[in-house]
Amino acid sequence: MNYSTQYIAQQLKKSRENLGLSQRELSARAGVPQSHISKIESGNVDLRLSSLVAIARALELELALIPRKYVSAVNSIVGSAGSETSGQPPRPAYNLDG
Amino acid sequence: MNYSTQYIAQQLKKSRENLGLSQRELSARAGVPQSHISKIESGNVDLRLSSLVAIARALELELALIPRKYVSAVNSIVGSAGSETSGQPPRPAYNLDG
DNA sequence: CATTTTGATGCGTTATACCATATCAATTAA
DNA sequence: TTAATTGATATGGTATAACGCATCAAAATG
Repeated sequence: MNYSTQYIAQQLKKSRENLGLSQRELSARAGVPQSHISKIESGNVDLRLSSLVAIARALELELALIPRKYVSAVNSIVGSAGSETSGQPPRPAYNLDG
Repeated sequence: MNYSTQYIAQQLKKSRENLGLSQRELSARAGVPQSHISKIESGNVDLRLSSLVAIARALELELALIPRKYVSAVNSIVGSAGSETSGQPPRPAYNLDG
């Protein structure tokens, strides 16, 4: 819906894809129905904190409240790279078939 | 209710107090009724993402999803000190009248 | 003291997240 | 081609967040 909730939704989707999980696999891990995950990722659901935490945890993510003055510092650590652990080998961002 | 949602609630409360805001002042800033803020801070409400973001923003906080392997690094930056900017001068944690 | 501010609580209503379940088109695998 | 798998979507029911509004006791303030 609004700006930053959309952003959160996209982060969840990216993280799931980086882990090579299907929505149904994530559903099983997080205990949230696949249909709901779909809605959440598409960004038109104002999900509850419990759902957010459950899904985040299943994606090896932790929810945090960062004082605004530290956000850039935190970003430089996290590198806006969404947890590229395990799962399918992460494809490179470039493409040799130019 | 559960563990980490309780923690979020406490963070919000601490941040508000550190800024020297009353629940009603925060209510005006965040556009969330005082009665609801009270419930949220007491930890027995599973609030929605939009509410969380609205309140966090009014407290100079930003919501973030941190990959688990980076949480300790992030914590060492933020220092688990909840944004002690502006507002009433922060009282010292000690007390000279022993 | 009297007054104001503060956080907590209650109630009735509305909006909507959440669930189970099912279906479907498009993709991917056999 | 046939058979999974995947993401999106629909329906109907339940749970509950969120609202406005009011009230209250305790604490702070004058």
